[in-house]
Amino acid sequence: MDKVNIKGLAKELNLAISTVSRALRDSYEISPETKHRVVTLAKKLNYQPNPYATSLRNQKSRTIGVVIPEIANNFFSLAIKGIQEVAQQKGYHVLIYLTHEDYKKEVSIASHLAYGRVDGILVSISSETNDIAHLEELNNNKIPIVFFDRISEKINTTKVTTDDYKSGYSGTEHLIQKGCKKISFLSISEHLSIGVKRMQGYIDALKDNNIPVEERLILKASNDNEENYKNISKLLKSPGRPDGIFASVEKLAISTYHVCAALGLSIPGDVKVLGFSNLETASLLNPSLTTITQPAFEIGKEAATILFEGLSKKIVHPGNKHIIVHSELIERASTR
Amino acid sequence: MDKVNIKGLAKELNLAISTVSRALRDSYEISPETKHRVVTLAKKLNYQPNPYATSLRNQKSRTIGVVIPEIANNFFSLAIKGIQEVAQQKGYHVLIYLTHEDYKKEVSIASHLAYGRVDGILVSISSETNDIAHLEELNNNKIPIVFFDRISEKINTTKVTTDDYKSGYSGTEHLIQKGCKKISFLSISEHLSIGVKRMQGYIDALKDNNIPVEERLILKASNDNEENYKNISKLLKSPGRPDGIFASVEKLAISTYHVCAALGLSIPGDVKVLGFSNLETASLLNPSLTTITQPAFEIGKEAATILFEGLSKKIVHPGNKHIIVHSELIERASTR
DNA sequence: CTGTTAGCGCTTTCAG
DNA sequence: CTGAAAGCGCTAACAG
Repeated sequence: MDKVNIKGLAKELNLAISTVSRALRDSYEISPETKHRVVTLAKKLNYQPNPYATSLRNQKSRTIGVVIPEIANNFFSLAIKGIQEVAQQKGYHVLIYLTHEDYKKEVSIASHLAYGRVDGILVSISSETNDIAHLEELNNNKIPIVFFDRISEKINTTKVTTDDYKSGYSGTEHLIQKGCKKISFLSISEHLSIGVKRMQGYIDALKDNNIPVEERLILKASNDNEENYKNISKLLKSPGRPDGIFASVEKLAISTYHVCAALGLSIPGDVKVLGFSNLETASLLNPSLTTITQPAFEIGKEAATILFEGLSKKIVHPGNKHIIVHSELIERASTR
Repeated sequence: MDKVNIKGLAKELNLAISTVSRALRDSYEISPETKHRVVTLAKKLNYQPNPYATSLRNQKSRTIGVVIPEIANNFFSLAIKGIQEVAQQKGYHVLIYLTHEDYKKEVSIASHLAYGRVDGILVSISSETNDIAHLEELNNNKIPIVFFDRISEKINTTKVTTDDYKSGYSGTEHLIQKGCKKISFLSISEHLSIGVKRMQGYIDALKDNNIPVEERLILKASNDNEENYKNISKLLKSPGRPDGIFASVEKLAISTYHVCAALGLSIPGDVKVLGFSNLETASLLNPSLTTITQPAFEIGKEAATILFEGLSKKIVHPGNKHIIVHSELIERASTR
């Protein structure tokens, strides 16, 4: 079966190419009968317009790019699921790019994307990323960006995140209410607003409850899981061992869980642990682990929706609103 | 900053468009100096060829499509990571499509993909899929397909899977060696060779060890998680309760884990559980759960590599080899 | 209502 | 070594 194009249809029907084209896009200037003839044959021959010819001609590709640090991760795979759902519904295609938390890779991907391959971009920046010139270039090249989760404060576009500050605050308060006196905070990159805000919530909650903020209880996590494991381990073996741990990110909650198991510390008996996490993952962990679940799927959907709205209105810059999708603190009491 | 195209470069340099084009592709018929002039300016102006013009002209898009049932799943997200890695290295772009295990969606996606949007496809079929005419159509349209993990036996292309039969066999033997007398098998769709083969391994292992195969111990899982949970629960509450469970898929291993917890059954004390699973997930589960870890990342890489090899050799049908990436049985003895 | 034509940006004959 | 011109498949302005 050879690929059929608009020219083939035209010849078969003894019509001009343009007539066929118009009939297919249901133009008002084509007679009903011609339309019908065209559509019928098109269907019969299973005609599909060549996507690249269309993209070239229209200067738009009905394709978006999604740039994320990693994918083997519940948060991002759920977010993609959300994005994909909206995209499919709107007839858009989704290109995936992974930065592996590598700033250089992020720059290279961004620059490839800057020249017409995609109509818009959804990005969650890498933890290494500080300078965001490469993303600003996209903005200048008039390709709309929406940030989600891992946002940068420095750029003027729409952002979709969870209520990071608030959940940092309420998570800490939760631990305080449970009787914790020495609460440790496992933080991530200070470039990431997600990290900064959650930590600010933690600090403010401590202050508001007249608990001193101790430097030694704030652990800066690295990209290296092994190292994190060691540091958490050291912390939990130290004399003034914390009685509560707030993991600002799922990966760190999991490490904490493993360290506790290895050290024979019971959760929540010896240490209360609270972590940002995904519900599915959390259900696999020690059920006594309280989690702040991030609505990854909703964040993905929301970000995609905003991007598509902008695209359909041909608005170049989707604006600089900051949409907040609420997370939920879930305490699983049962020890089943 | 306006987008610069080849025409702009040509004008700026007082050269013909074709000369610039050739210089950029490093053609032997262009003088070194001209080449240098062109390349320098191109770099300076950050010139990138329009991807759609190139695709249209060359009738290839340097893009592949990945069609999978779901993404919020360790196996598939790891596979994508592998695919993405190879693609990035070969300069290919990756479009993602999710079928949500829905046959109709799979058909619709396949037919969209049949007309030049992608140079090749990697697919893991949905559990509903039985008739594969839609995939054969792709094959007829000369777009190469490589199946991975969820393959169909009916179609004549390259397939990449784990050693399903062997691991079904050795997993069952493992349970037998641990002293299990009544081993239950939690199966999935019989359309999926992954399900059929694993089960065949289970059956043969029982037979070879003179253990009768009991119908009631073979549970056919559905797409509905709740239902699976209930059925596993019923099985474990039944009089002739199995002393070993072999979950043919991660999802079912997780459900089993939860059911055991709910019923107060200890693993591996009361029931020995063995499941196909991903290492990361397994490490979150009860550490006494023995797993057969599927090399998702490697499968993704392997499948992509084969596809790209075919593409670079302009071979339409990548062949019909069946590549097997070996899984590993991992028993975590420690109860840390 | 339908046809002719130009052109999206690029590659590639074919001619010098 | 370089240039002119055709054409990938499609849309849209312009003409009838």
